[in-house]
Amino acid sequence: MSQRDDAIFTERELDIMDVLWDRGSGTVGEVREAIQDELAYTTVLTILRTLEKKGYVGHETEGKAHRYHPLVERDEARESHLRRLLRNLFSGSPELLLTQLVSDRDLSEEELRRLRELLDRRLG
Amino acid sequence: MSQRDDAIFTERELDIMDVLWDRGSGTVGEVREAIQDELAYTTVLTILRTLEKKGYVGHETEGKAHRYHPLVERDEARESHLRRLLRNLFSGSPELLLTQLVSDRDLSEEELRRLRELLDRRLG
DNA sequence: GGTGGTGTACTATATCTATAATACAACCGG
DNA sequence: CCGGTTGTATTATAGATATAGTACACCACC
Repeated sequence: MSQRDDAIFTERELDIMDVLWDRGSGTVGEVREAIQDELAYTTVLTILRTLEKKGYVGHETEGKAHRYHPLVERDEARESHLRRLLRNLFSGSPELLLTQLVSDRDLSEEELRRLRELLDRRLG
Repeated sequence: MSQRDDAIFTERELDIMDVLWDRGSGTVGEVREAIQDELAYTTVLTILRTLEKKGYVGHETEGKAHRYHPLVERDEARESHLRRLLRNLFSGSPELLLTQLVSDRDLSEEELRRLRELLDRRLG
């Protein structure tokens, strides 16, 4: 029941994973306090437990509480989500995606320059 | 019931929108034939109807059939999904996203060059 | 030694997604 | 004129998602 091949999350799950990634770990109470929206304690617990069932987080007992920690890296999630977007909407073409990323949008020339520099560095 | 503010689709919905975007419009039967997976006629119909309820497609009667057509552009969907990804996983930072896009991935130097050129053109 | 706080486990509900069976209308070809 | 084809409408089911109530355990403190 702990099999996982691709780190894809729902928005709510991401809210919670973000907390764990930022802090390294967290109890239900800690996570609950850290996220923006006001959720019931049991709601956060439930989501953490489904995340655990899916193999994305683990926990160890700490006193009477459970301390949850991520089992996947944030980068792994970024990669999974990006790959899925690429495949689903951009025919797998990074160019199409980059085009969309810089199209009209409120990217300053400054920002565009930084993006180009990033590629320059990548190209050595 | 036809209000829509953001063009976000599920994977199945995207399969169908892709057909409509590619061909301009389609009847249930046409869409069904065009998509990869074998789905029951009624399955395609149901999805088209929920897409219509959400305001993403419209239809007019053609003979006894309904001809569906997109009410949102493919670019609009790309933009919505990309924006959501950016916000949800990349702290809204295009640089982080570009970094992930070119990181390790099997991008050839050729591809990287094309990406840089794209930015060059964008920068005028 | 009972009460409140903190915690987990279990259970429940509403909604959405994915898929499809069933039922029925209408046209067209022989 | 009748049966197959093509189509829509209606209804159903299973699973996922989002949210939370209820029940119960335990410790700490007055």
